[in-house]
This record gives sequence, C-alpha cells and structure tokens, in this order.
Amino acid sequence: MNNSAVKTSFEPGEIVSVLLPLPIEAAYDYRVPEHETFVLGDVVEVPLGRRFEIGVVWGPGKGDVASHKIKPVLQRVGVPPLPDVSRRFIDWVAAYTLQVTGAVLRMTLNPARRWQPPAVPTVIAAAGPSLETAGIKPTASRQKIMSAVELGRSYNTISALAKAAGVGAGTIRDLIDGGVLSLMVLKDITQDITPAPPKLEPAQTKAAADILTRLGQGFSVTVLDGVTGSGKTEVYFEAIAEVIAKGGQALVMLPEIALTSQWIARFKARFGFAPTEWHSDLKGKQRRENWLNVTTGEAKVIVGARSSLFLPFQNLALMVVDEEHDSAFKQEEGVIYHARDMAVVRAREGAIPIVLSSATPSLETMVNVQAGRYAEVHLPGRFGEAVLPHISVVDLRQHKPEKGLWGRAWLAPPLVAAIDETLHSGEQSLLFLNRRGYAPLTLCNACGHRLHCPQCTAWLVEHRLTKRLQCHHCGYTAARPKTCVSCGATDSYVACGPGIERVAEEAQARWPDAVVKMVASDTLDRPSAVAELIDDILEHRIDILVGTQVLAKGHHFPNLTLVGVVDADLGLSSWDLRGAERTYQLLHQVSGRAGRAERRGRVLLQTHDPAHPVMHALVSGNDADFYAQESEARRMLAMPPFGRLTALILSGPDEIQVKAVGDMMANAAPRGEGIEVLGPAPAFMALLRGRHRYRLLLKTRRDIKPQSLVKEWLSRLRVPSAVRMQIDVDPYSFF
DNA sequence: AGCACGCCGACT
DNA sequence: GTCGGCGTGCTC
Repeated sequence: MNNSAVKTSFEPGEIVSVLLPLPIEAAYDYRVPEHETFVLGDVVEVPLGRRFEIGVVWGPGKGDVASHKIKPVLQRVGVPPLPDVSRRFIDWVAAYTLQVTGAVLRMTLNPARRWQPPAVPTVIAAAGPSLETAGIKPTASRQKIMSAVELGRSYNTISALAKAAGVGAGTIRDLIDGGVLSLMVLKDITQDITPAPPKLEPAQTKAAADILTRLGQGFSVTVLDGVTGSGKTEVYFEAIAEVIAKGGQALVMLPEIALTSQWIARFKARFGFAPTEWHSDLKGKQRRENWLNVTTGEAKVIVGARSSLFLPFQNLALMVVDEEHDSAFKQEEGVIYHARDMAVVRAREGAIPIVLSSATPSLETMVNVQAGRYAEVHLPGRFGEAVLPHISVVDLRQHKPEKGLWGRAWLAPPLVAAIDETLHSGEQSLLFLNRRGYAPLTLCNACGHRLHCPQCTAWLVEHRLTKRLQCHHCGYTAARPKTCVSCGATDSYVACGPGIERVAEEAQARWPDAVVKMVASDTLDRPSAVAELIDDILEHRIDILVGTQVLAKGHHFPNLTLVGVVDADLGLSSWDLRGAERTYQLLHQVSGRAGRAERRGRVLLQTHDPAHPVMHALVSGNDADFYAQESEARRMLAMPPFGRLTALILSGPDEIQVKAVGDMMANAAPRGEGIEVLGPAPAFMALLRGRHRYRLLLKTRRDIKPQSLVKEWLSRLRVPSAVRMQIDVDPYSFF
C-alpha cells in the first residue's frame, strides 16, 4: 500500500470513521467538531444512541450513511493515539480470526472505556520557606496549616489537609500558589533491590548472544529450546536488559496467571525493579494505571497472559512467548484466537524479534524450524550438577494396584515401593493426576444409572472436600442423592475411577504418618495460596503432594525427587488431534519437577500401553523420533500444520433447529480441490450450559485461505437468531 | 455491548 | 388493571 496516499489528518467538518470497541460489524461515521483536528488513531468520545462511547479514529468517513444521521465527535480523550502498528494488528487479527473488528479493538481499549482524567498521585507538604520568608501574612488559619505540615507530615489531598488543619481548601491553594506548600507528584518509589549480576553458563552466554544479534534487526522468530532447568529465562533476560538499555519496551507472555508471581520474583532479583503486570486478575485502579503506563511507554517490561498481546504499546522492541507450546494460549471464548500465533503476527507488524521459549515446542513450531522459517537456539542440558530425571514406565497390565482396607487402589506396587523409599530417605514425592475431585463418575450399582449434568454432556464429578457433585463445564453443583434418582435404590451410588482426592485418600491410608497435600486449580485460586504452597514444599512441611497440572510447571523443588504419574494414558484419546503431543508435553513438564543436584530424580509413569510412542519418547529422552512420527502422521492426514482447519460451531436451545441449520450449511458448503467440509456432527460437548451444539469442520489445503471461503459461504445463508454461530479458525481442542 | 421497544404472566 | 420477563433490533 502506498502510504503517502493515506489520509492521516482530519479537519473540522470532515467525516471520520470511528471504530468502537463493540461487537458491531463496521466502523461508524462521525463529524470532526469545530476547533479540532484528528489524526488516525486518536482516541475519541462519541455519542452512540443515547449514550457515549470511546472509539478510535480508524480512517476517512465511508459516507455509506445519510448525512443527517452523522453526529459530531464529542471530544478527544487524553491518551496517546493508538499507534499504526496496533491498528494494523487489530485489522489483521479480525480478518484472520473472522471476528468482528470492534470486538478485537475491545481487548486493546477496554481500560480506557470509562476514561477519567488520570488521578496523578500527589502529596502536599511544606515546600521549605516559612510564611515570613515568603512574605505571607501569618493569619491564624495559615498558621494552623503550617503546623499541620511541619514535622515532615504530608497529605494526599488538599481536602485531607484542610480537614486536619480545620481550615478551608481555598486557604491551602493560596499557600501552594505562594510557594510555602508544595504539591508534589508522588514518584513511584521502586524498591531498591540490587540487581544480581547474571551468572551465565557458556551455553547460555552463547544463546543470549545469538538472540542479541537479532535486536533492532527487524522481524525474526527464534525458538529457544532446552529442558526444564537449562536456564532459558536467564537467556531471554539478557535480551530484555538490552531492550531496556535502548529505551524500548519488552513483552513477556506466560500461559497462566498462576505462574506470574514466581516469574516476577525472578525478574526483580535480576533487574531490581518490578515489571508491569497484565492479566484478568488486575483490579480497576491498578488496571487503568498499568494500561496507561503501557500506552505512554513508561512501562518498560510487561509480563502478562494472552490478552497482554493487544496492549497499545508505544515502542515494543521485543516479544517473548514463554512455554509457547501451552494450549492455554488458545483463547476459546469470546474472541477466539491463539495468542502465540497472533504474537508472531504482532512481531511481524512491528518489525521486531520474537522469542518462542519451551522445553517441548509445539509441533507447529518445530515444523517452522525445520522449514527454516524460524531460527532455533538450543540449550543443551541442565546446568550445574543437576541431571535429568530417570523416567520409567509401570506396566499396569502386569502390576495391578493392590486393594487396601480403604477400598480400590490406584497406585501399583512399583510406585508404592518408590514412594516408600523416597519417604525413608527424607525426600518428597509428587503424585500427578490431571483429574480434579474424588471420582470422575458416580453410578448406581443397582441399575447402572450414571449421574450427569442436566445442562451438559458430562458426568457429575464427586468432590468429597465440598461434599457436592460438580459439573466441570458449567459450574452446576448438586448434593449427592441418598437414593438412586432412576431406580430408587438406597445407598447404591458408587464412585468410579480416581480423581486426586481419591488418590490423596489412598496415599494417606498407605502412609498414615506422612503429610499428604492435595493441590488443584480450585484450591490455588489466590496468589497467596500459591506462595504458601511453595513455601510449605520448600520447608518440607509436605511429604507427598497429590495434584493436577497446576503442579506441572514453574517452581523447582530441590527435595522433590520422585514423580509418580497415576494415569499417563489419560490424554491419549484417539479423537483428539493433539492428544499425543499434549500428553508428551505435559508429562515431560511434570517429569521436570523431579530431581536435584545431589540425587537424580525418578519418574514412574503408570500406563496400560508402555509401547505407546509418547511413553517411548519420555523414557528414552529422544523427542526427535516422536516429533518426526507425529509430524508424519499429520502430514499423511493433511492435518495442521500441513492443512488448515476451521470449525463452525452452532448452538441453540432447540436441538432440531440447530441440526437443521447445520444441514442447511452443509448443503451450501464450498466445494473444490483441496476443500472438504465435515459435519454437521454433534460437537464434543453436544450439550453445554443448556445449549445443543453441532459442529462443521472446514478442512482446507495449506495454500488455501479459509477466511474468504467462510465469508462467501455465510453470505449465502441466513442463520436464525436463535442459533448462535461461533467461528474458530485453527481450532485446538475439540470442545 | 447497551439500551429500547414489544408482547405475555403474577402482583402493588 | 400495572410491573416485568428477556427476544429482536438498532446504534453513525
């Protein structure tokens, strides 16, 4: 596009197109008011219906609406204009993900929506000169004020001081004007921790140097790969240090908020100041403040979850996606996008380098490395004395768990023996099972009735801790019925299968003297709970941890030497395209929890299929074969990344109607070489929150862009409003 | 997203 | 007789 042809400035009376952060298909036209000149990206307040909204000047007016309907812009909002890069990025994301542009803008603009003049933190204190030296007559009220501020006391607001001194606010303002009181902008007093000089291993130094050469050299993607403990974080810290020195901004994206507090602690230790956080947990004031600091460029290093990608950075110079393989980067609700993929696009639009860091890169990323599209920087191993854990399988077909007095058992003899040994040597064990609650299924042993959620296709999961049955998909809870709801039998419900509560129960029964602690996402809801847990583990107040994947990542526990995976086969369902890959990544990660300098850690994987490629890759430590095999399988099936998928999910309260719309869509489906439409089929969760769901899957060859196909397809039909359609370009899970 | 308009059930 | 439920439709 020829930039010189783009109109960038708009005079009074001209019509501009203003994009609103609402799910409205198009930008709306507004008139530039008197005495105002707007530029592209200006954040403005406009009337909309009978309310006001914040929007962004997106371009010249389109003139597609009657001129008498066009209202004038109310005013410009006092924040920096949205940079070109941000606007291009938003347009790109909307076009790629087939989402409404306004909805994408919302992620960038949300905190500015209820804009108020920034509350500059100020403090009122004595300025130095006395009333006499300033030549101000020392009246009684003036003296009261001066005695209130002497002894170095300061006040946050004029009214606070007025109240303390028992005088009017006007008197205080006079003294500020007269120079005896000062209104100081409160500087953010950052803690003065002395930054620790980085101690890098030769391999790290080399890797860091490699990444440093890419700074300021335009767009590049570098995959930083190395096992847990190989020091990837320290390597990209070096690049961040360089960016800070040059006055640029750096963004680090983490898959989960739970990981940020540990990351921040490491960052502070290295740099001596705190990064700016960005995630859904931030509360109102902090949120607005951080947002503003990002737009002004004040915030130098931003650490955040996937939504941080859309922040209006003033001069972003480096991006890092940590744990890039993590599926938490895929946003599944509202605006559906993959934050890692969009991060690469953001880097390209901003012509800056991006680092994708992971011990177990995604297959997509590996394929890009092999094709030469991404550079790779590899860290060879754990540094220092630390060695990788020894991983072995426990074949559950040979070693059946021995039932105990407490009931059914889930820990096979070899794992029981290993825990025994670990306890005796005064070390800690982790039992990993990616299943919350007591039992995933409760059934009546008289009639076989299974308790399921009334509004979802899902079993109700028994939670003994809360004494409730829970649906993990919609939040429905119920008490466990006394008698079978189907046949009326009394006390006939039995728990089926293990959840972590049940494994914890077994562990406590087997080792009554050990401290057993159960950890799941629902018990680690507060940041302080995470900190307490980490402390408890480090201080050895826990012998056996039983937990879900919240324990798989992050912190290193030196005394934790055994990891037992209760059900290594759990994620290996055949219907899930990425099941094997994800299971490998998760189990690799949880295995990384085991081990320390003096003693090699051990990992036992309980499985019914020891010959499975995932188990083989984990045991042998040879991931190359696994990736090659996965890659080949996907290539044969023309599945991502060798083909493209786009899911269209229809949902509504009336199943017949939803299915009918699905059939209609299938009939009107695009056809052609390299284009295939599957479905409609009941979605994986055929009933979710009371809505019936059908899914169509558009499968296209890699060189065919699905977006225009979908647009053309949808333009030919009309979906009744009772049926909602969600489009998921590059779907990850099959929910 | 809001907010209004609009047509059918339990209450001041 | 009104208050109010949320289905549908519009906002430059």
